[in-house]
Amino acid sequence: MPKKLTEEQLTGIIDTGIREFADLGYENANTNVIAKKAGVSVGYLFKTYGDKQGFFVACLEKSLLALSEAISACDTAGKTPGEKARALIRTTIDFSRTHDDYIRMYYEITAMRDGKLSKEMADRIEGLSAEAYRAVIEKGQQEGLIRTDIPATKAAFLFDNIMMMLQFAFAGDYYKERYRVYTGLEPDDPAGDEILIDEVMAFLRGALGVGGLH
Amino acid sequence: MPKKLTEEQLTGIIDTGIREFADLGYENANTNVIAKKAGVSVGYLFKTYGDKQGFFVACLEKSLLALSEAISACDTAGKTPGEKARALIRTTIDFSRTHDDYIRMYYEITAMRDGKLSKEMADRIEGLSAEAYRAVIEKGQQEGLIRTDIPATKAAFLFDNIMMMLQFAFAGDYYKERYRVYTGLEPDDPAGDEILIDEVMAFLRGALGVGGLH
Amino acid sequence: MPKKLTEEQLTGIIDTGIREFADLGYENANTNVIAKKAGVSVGYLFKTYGDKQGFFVACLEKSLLALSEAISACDTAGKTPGEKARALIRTTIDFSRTHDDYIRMYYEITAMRDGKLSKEMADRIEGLSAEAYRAVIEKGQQEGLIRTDIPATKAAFLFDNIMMMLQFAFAGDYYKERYRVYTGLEPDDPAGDEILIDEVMAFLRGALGVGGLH
Amino acid sequence: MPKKLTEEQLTGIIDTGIREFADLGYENANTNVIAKKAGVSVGYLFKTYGDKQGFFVACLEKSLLALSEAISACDTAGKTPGEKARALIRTTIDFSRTHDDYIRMYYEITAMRDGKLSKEMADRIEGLSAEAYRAVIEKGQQEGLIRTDIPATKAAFLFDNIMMMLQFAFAGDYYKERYRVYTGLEPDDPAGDEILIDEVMAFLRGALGVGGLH
DNA sequence: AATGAATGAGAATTCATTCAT
DNA sequence: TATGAATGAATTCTCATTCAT
Repeated sequence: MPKKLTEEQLTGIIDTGIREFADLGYENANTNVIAKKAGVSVGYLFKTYGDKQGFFVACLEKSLLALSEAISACDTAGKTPGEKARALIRTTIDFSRTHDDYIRMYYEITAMRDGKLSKEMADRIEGLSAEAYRAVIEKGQQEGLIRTDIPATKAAFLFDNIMMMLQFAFAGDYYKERYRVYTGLEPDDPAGDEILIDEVMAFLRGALGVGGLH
Repeated sequence: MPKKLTEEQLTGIIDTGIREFADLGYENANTNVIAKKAGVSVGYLFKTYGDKQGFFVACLEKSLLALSEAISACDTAGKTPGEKARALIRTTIDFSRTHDDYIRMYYEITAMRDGKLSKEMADRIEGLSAEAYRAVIEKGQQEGLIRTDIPATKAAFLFDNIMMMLQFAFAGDYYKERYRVYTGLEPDDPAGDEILIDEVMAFLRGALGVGGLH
Repeated sequence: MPKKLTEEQLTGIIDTGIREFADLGYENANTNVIAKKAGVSVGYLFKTYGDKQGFFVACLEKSLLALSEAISACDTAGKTPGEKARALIRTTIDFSRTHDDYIRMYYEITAMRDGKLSKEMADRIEGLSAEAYRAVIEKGQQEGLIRTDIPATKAAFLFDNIMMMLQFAFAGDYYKERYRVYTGLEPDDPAGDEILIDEVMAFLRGALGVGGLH
Repeated sequence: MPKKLTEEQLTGIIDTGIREFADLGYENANTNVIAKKAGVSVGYLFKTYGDKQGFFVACLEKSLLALSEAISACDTAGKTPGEKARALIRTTIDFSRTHDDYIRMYYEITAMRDGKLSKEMADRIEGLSAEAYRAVIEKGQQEGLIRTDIPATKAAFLFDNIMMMLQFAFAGDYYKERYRVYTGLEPDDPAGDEILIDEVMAFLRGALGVGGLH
């Protein structure tokens, strides 16, 4: 007996999906369980999203949107590249810690074997930040704040490498332990964040800056 | 009718397992298929390794051994930290390109949800390099070659972040595409390697060095 | 928001149903798809026809009506039994070729497992032709045109056997191929029809006639 | 816990499959139910026959084999065409009555929508009898026993039409009722068989014979 | 020791049917 | 009256694992 789904149920499916996919991985997540947990019928799930992968992609979209919104929200207007980077790093770490589900979803795509989907997602997701980073770096180079012997694209790549690893560091058992092993810090405890950020900034300043990244 | 397994069959199971796990991922790899491809019975596989995960761990061991051997083989004796890093980076990139199976196996562990196993593996795998990197960096710091405002452990962490991402860059559809998007280079083509290595070195020298990492 | 259904929609459901049932078979035909294709809601379909089988029966009715109309339209007034048979055969073959949907619907009933419905439909459908054939044959027998050593009912049965198989011969992959295998003719090509009809008539004349069926 | 299947179980699956497919039709037959009824695991069924259709085809093979064996067993050596036909008809009717499962399986193929499989099966099944009938008829024609104005291939087709319809007449609710409607006889009661056979023979003698088919 | 036939729980997906609007 | 979003039981197929040989 069909009953109009509440707004909460509608968004709930995706949220439940994100949680399940993040917790169990794509293969181990169970569409029947997700539907039940979300208080919705399997039929609805499949009618709406076509198949499991379609539903996964929908969950992904939301995760990525949340991630990009968090990053957009971090105001960088009128800042120096160094200030921008610092803001970005702080936002990234905060977000990774509070929304590790989203990060694990992101991680899930990078592990996918569906070549076509992998490429498509990589283009969409990485395309945005690649361009954003490049633009900032290029401007920094023109202003003489960033070294020019590393092309902006490569510099963006190396910067994003650091960012990705920081994201992963707080999501997933393996990366958390790796963080412990390397830093001796407890990943779930934000106490050391400030120091970490300072160190990352020092690292980046040296890596990319001209006489220190401002 | 039991027949003593040949040496080739014995190692073949693991190699086949690595290939299958790397290609399909843990969940999609099929123990029956692996046994058949390796010319061995499923019964043997399970009797020897207990269960699928036990077999996976065995495959992992070999992958990691190969990885660590490759890194050990890269002679760094008597070199400056900078020369060591360069040698390591070159080895890492070469290895990732030629043995992407092993890298994908490594990636597979980082994605595992079995908290206990994840931790255990992280301790074993990352423990080694964490210590090795730390030692080199500390020595570099004492020799005045490496900046001291970033503690050796954190510096090791940031260095390893770069190394990990370089490994992934050449294994798996998503990371390959990401590499394309960022650098404009074709990941499967080694042509641009030298330049990339130079740029990474420039980056690291600035990031970690004192007046340039030697 | 309910909208009065147009006449076209109303008959369209049945026509669409016939097409789908004929093409896919009862089980594979999908009520949701039929409704959508017919531009009508599933709700309407079920409210009007009760359930899938009820709808199927409605589609059947129309198919059978079309079939019996085609046969009624074939004027046999004042003809000899032989002429009547020839007219009937020609009509049957033509109809089967142009309206294979209807034939396949007919075939669909003969395959049904619902004992009660099967019986009911057999009574209705076969009852009509059984009686018609019997009457013609009996009259022919009285006129000395048809052999009397086969009772009219059995003669009607044997005649209808031929008619049924001719209907099937042009509808459905299996029967089409069987037709090819036996006759070497292409079932979709009407070129050989005249000859076939002559041969069927020769067969029937001998089978039923007295000194040749007139 | 795997247990070697008994010979009985092995053949039982197919027999159970035949019963279920015959009783319920291809779509309504349930692989889980079949396996359970046969005392075998679903896994075995699918491992052995690939998929539901593969299993169905296997059931079909057995049905057809039984059918063709019954026909082969009916000795026609040294008989006139008329005697051969009579023997064939009797065998067909007996078989259809006692093994209606096999006939319904046969019927099931003729209803299939898988064009390729339909063609393939039609070639295999009808090819055999088409050739056998043609040969007998041709020989009869050469001996002056069978009319020559109907080509042997077409005569074979018309003869097989009768045979098919006789098979169906005793299998399936629709055809049984049709038989009742036309003949007034009870299809499940063999009492009227002799008379029916005489009448069919009279029909065929006239249809195909020269001065009566001997 | 080694085999591999056999198992059966589990998972994705479908679709006839309902009923609030 | 007509709608169509929502339902969930049912069905095919997979694959890690077992154990008699």
